[in-house]
Amino acid sequence: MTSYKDKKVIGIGIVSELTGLSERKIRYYEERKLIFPDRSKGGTRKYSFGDVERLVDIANKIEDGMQTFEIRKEEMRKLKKADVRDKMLRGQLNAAFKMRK
Amino acid sequence: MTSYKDKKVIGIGIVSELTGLSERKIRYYEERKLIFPDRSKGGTRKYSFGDVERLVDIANKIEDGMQTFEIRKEEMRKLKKADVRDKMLRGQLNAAFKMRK
DNA sequence: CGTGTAAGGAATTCTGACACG
DNA sequence: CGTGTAAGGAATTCTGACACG
Repeated sequence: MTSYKDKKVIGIGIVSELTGLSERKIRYYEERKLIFPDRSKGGTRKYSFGDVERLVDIANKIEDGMQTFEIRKEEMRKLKKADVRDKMLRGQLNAAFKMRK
Repeated sequence: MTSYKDKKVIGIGIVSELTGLSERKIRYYEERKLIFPDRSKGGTRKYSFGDVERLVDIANKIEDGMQTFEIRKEEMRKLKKADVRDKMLRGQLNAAFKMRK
């Protein structure tokens, strides 16, 4: 369920290396609500491999001239779709479950 | 090929949290050649999720009274087996390749 | 708007050593 | 042998601000 891909364990320095993005950019995308790292007790940011992928994605869109708020909107649309998918799936499961009785 | 599991990107603090082992222990197992983290430019250790699993494994064996040099021997035996497996596999592939001609 | 940078401080990690056993 | 700890320093990261545009 929670695979390595989603464990928030990577520091910003390594994320910077992995993505090629400056730490400044990475922090800025967080400020713009595009990425949501965890924090250690001390306050240092921790990212997952999934975050690293998302960051590369974000960087590509910005390079294509998209603005952060547009990217955020797009992400929210995706989340909504995922929500809908989840709801539909749950609906189907419920239906199937009822039929079993 | 190189999946998330083998990317050395996790600091020792997080590894300590993930494994429940003290940093002292983690460093000591390295000293005893049981684990091989990468190093950042600055010299800080970086571990993979595979390393985290190995550390838990090592800790269990030590808890069972095994000594570090025994664990190391065991690991080397495994590596040798893997080597043999690799060699055999390569041998079979070679044989199959020859037959195709 | 998105990003670089210098600034000062705080959190993280490193090594070598002493301790116990 | 395996592990804890205090010590001092170095590497890493943090925030808020100024700059450019």
